[in-house]
Amino acid sequence: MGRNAGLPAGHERFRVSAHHTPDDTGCGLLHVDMDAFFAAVELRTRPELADKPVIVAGAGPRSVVTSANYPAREFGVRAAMPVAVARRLCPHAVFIPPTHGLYGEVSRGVMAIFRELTPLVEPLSLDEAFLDVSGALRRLRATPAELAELVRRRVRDEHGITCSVGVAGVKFVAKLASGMAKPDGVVVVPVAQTLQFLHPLPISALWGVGKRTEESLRRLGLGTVAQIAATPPQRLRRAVGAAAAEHLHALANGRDERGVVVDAPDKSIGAERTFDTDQRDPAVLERELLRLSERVAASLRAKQLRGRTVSIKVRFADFKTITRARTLSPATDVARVIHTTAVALLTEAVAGAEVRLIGVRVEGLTGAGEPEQLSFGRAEPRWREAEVAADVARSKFGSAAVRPASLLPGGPARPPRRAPDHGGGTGNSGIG
DNA sequence: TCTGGGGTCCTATGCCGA
DNA sequence: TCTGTCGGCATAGGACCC
Repeated sequence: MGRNAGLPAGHERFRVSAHHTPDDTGCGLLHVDMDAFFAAVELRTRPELADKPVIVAGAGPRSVVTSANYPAREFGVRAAMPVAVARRLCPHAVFIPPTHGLYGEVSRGVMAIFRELTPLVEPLSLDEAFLDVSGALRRLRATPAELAELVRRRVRDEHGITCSVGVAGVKFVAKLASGMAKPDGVVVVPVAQTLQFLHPLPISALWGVGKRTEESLRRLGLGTVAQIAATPPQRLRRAVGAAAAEHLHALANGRDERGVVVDAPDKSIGAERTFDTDQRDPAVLERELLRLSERVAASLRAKQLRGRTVSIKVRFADFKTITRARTLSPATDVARVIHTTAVALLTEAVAGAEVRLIGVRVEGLTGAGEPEQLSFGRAEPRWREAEVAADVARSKFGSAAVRPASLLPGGPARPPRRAPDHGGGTGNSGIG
């Protein structure tokens, strides 16, 4: 059982209805979650499909479901399910390819509504956020439940999509509540009834309990949140490790000290790609690493960040996945440097194996404004200038305007392997 | 069923210097 | 000088989240 399983039996009293609102005194935390977000955004321009099963998913042979509306969910279709399975379950569904830029746009609009109510907004993803409204109640002359309804009304009226809201005294209870409020509802968990709300739930309702952890806990005979709450952390530790034991024991007892974090800094930026068919040709793998390195570097520069550690991820045909990392000095936001490092890691880690997925990630991020050590004789600044120029061209003429020559149709199959520290201009960046 | 892509966090292990 | 230990860092893997 997951965290969005609707309202369990016996929990009806927590739902807000026209006739009944639970006591929301002291419930300063709202968790707002868009209902079937990507599908709902697509349906704004295709309202005639609203009552039909609609599935947003990529078109590739290995794509999975990104979002499914509620009519599709009635057939058992779920996010992250392989498209082939979704088609079998619901052959008459309408499949729509994702329009990624659009979701970000709607998300920014929705988050702006939240920030009009309170500056304490913590987005968790494009489609959900925590709001700490405890300081805003007096100014807005409203109760938390009234603010929840206000948010829902504005999101519906201004963006044409519905959302669900959980209202509680602590974050993770608010999050559970919004899952139970779905679709298109509000659930309020009175502070004094937090434990009555939590304890009947299955352990999978707790944050951090996925399939593996659930199995480990069930082996200890633990199936409900009440049983976790009553188990000494030392005993939990044997099953799930020290940190998770403390965490789960606190949550099960309704304790969640985490506040709303407004500006959490990025820890890593990455990109990855699953091939339609497994690949073993080094030239193909290196070209894909170049494409991914370009994306990661552009993203770093857009956020004014640099990273010290470059890591690659490789998933083989048998789904075994490895990672390899190398720490650089100085930190970089240059695609050429990221790519050279990634290729070196790939060459060491993969010897002619069939590769299903390849990815690049940069970690250990610092602000680009922080002092940078420049080594003698390195040409990174020149590569960087070329890439920044390409950023500018892309922002003017579109993302297809500038690509390395090796990514152009008919370009060299294998990008030059020369290390970046011998200079030599920008001959490989097909600016134009 | 046959498994995407973007992340975060935790744990284990080995190395290195104090 | 040798040895043990401890903390911090780098690395690898895995679980989990949306």
